[in-house]
Amino acid sequence: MPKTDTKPSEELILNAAVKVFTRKGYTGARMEEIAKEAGINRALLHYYFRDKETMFNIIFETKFKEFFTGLFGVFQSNASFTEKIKNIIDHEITVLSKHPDLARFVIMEIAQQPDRLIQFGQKLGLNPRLMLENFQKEIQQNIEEGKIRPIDGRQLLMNIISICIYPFVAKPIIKTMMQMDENTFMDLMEKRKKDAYEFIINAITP
Amino acid sequence: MPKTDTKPSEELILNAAVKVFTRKGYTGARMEEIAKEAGINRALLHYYFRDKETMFNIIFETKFKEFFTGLFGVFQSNASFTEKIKNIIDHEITVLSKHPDLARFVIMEIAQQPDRLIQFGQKLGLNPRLMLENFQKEIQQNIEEGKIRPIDGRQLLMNIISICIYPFVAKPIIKTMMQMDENTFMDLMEKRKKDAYEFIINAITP
DNA sequence: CCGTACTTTAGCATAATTGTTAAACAAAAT
DNA sequence: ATTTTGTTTAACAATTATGCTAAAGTACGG
Repeated sequence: MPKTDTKPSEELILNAAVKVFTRKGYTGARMEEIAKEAGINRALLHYYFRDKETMFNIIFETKFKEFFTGLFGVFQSNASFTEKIKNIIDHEITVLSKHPDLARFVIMEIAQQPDRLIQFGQKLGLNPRLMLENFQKEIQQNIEEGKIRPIDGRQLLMNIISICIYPFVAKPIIKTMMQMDENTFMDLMEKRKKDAYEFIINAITP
Repeated sequence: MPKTDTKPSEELILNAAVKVFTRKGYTGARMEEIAKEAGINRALLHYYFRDKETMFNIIFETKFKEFFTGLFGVFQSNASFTEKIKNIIDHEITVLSKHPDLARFVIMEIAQQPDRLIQFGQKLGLNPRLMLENFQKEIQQNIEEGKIRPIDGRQLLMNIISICIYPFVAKPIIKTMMQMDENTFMDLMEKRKKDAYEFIINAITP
């Protein structure tokens, strides 16, 4: 039977593919499952996208962008140091709340092929290294001015990022161990924007 | 040619399988690659372990144990609250330094089949939920006694765990973005035991 | 009504992967 | 010396996944 939906299938397929790829990773994903998830058949996947790898690359690039691009803006804004921390937290938690499997997906795929980080970074005109270097300089400056406690900039940076991202990466474990349903988890993450900020500020305020 | 090594192959295979499974995950792992990694041939894999799934389960159970068991001891010790935090950090970073891909592996596989958390937990006689509940009560008590700032116990718990585990999960990204080689990274993690502890204590001390 | 774009069905070729076995051989144990 | 155990080689069957295409049907716009 033909689809009665008026939806254009290209996007529909892409959304389905995102779901399956983010759930299962590249090797774990099955074209059949993607088709099923989209409610169409395998042949149509090849009609729109040549093959699995093509599809994956399109999706990975999109996801990579979602994961990094906005963050760059926040890092490189000229907000005050504490404002910047607040913005980083807000931005990360907001994005990851909207795309629950994003972080795990990007991390896992980069872990299996670390070159992709540089490769896709260049493709998007991003320089991850520079971004972090600048932020660390800012940390250093704030320490010297006595505005925050002395701390290794790399550690502070890792702390901020860890606190934002890890809960999403480990969501299935956390939900189970803390007996939370999806809504509770999401509420907790929303509240976390404030809680994490306070936690970090308390940690660095002299 | 027969092996001149005197090593018993069972363990040798298992070690190779651990490497491949933790690098690639279940679906990404190839029996051929495991054999190659072990320096033997595929037939021998089946001589020792019936099939892929059997092998995987043995390994996953081991890794799952490594990831959780020791932590339980630390959580349930009767050290003081701050000592306990220190021990949790030390323990986690020590374990993950020795087994670099452990966290990513366990998280990834549980994400794909969350039931495994309960399933393997029971098999090992662990009750993850209880452990966390008790710790949260301890947090609550310390807040009421004015020993630490008021904070949502779940958030504090997530912060501690995130700070310890995330750097290892995202190691490939972090190494690239911060331009660290393996040794630098490991040194930083060793130093992190102290840095992370101070960070957290500063964050919660009134 | 016609044509074009979309979609399904059905099927096939190819490749990759896994599970399994037979035969031979080496090394070690008895 | 011979049995047992470990190991290799080689080959195969079964399964699964992928890439692809032909044919036909649907639907929509012009």
